[in-house]
Amino acid sequence: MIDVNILRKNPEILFDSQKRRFQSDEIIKEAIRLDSEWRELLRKSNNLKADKNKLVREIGEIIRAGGNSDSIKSKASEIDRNIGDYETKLREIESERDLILKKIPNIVDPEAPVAKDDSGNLPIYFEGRAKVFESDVEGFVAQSMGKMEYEISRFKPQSHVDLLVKRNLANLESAAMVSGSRFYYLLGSLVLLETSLEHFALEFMQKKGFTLVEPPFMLNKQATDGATDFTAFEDTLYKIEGEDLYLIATSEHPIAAFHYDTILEENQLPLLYAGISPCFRKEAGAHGKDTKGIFRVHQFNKIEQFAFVKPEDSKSYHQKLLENAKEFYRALGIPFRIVDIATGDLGNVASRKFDIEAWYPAQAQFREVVSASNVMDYQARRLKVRYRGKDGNAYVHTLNSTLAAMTRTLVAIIENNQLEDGSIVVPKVLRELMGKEVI
RNA sequence: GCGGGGAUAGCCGAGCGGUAAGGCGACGGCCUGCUAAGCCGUUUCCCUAUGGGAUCGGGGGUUCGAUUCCCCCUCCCCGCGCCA
Repeated sequence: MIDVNILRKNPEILFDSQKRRFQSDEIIKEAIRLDSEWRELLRKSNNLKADKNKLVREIGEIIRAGGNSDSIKSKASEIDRNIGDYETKLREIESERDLILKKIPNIVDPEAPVAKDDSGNLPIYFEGRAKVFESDVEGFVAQSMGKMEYEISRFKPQSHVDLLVKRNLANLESAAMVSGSRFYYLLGSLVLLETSLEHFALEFMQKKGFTLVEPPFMLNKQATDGATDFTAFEDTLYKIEGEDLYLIATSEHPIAAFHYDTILEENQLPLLYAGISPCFRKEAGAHGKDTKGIFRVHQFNKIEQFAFVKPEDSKSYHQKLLENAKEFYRALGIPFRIVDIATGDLGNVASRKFDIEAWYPAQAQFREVVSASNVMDYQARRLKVRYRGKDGNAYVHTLNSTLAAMTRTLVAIIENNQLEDGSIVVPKVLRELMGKEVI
């Protein structure tokens, strides 16, 4: 949620932000209208309450002195009825205002590239040595802007789907039968590769000073709505029938809600967490996209970075989270590029976002594996997470970043490390945990 | 799931129909060679703000007035039951 004081005192900031997002400013105008109506009603209602409180105190004194207070009592009752009318109207306008206030997108960072959609996302960094099949070279050079090393693959890389099914490391047909499309059974050594990857990732984060956390995998509506915009997110969430519970789409949400309605001490900050959890997503509206394999699925495990920091530190922690993710993919030996996400593609919550996109040789494409967002105070205001600063209480800033989403990272390892015979080389850093060098 | 006991400010904790004691911590100030002690103030949210309103787990009710009485819900503690 944005700061309502900006709406009152500097609405031009919001109009400007909406323009840079290529979004309508109707929502800002509507919010201003509802807010001023609300304040007018509140003023009237508070004045009546002041009158009534005065009378009630008088009644107390009369009764203590042993006098008769009947006439003044009826006067108080009459004011009470009046207050009731105003309160009803006030609550109506208030909920209308709050609903729209929560829908106003976060203010975009002035440094984010301005464009109306993802075609304006800006590749800004390249690392690693990619394996590219000869017919894909042209596309690779374009996507890497000629700034990335590569070597020609001597064979046509197989897609992870073919590879996994042939090697019996996954069964997608059975999963489709018992659960539906976009589910999977992982089998054999691939399971060990996943758990090794998780273990490595958790150890990595702990060494970086992050507190490891396994959060609840379900949240109630209130917490979900605090962590994200519920009305916008509802379609992606699985609801538990007959309960006020939703399966989480990412551990970002339960971790964000961890300090719900809390005033932290300044010396507690920064609070750094690394979450591990399964993520459940309906992927509605993704029909036809990545339908094969385990790249886009309804359920996957993910290690997530999350930070609560002082406002002045959020920019530098945004870089730190991104740096951690870079170091992680470097350690795994996966070639990648970093993309600065355009204003029109940010989503409502982020003020600035960087994605890490790994190179997938079989798809001959860079695809998202990490998304690192600076949310500023947008989430903290919804969740009422504050800290006691020198000049009074202030909202903290929150940041989140993937470290590794298992399915996508596994696919990246499989596609990049495959040999001509379909075996998969285990990344060096996982060999000791795995107990083998090749699957 | 059943029975009993609870939830009060950042934390602890009194009040149990007349409008939130006290303590601790934190912050600011005074005092002081320094530190400590002591003293004063601040310490939740909202409002067009030397003022006013709201707030005692949440929601409803009774009353001129509810932290206090009644109803519903949530969570925590103790016992019993069930259980991977």
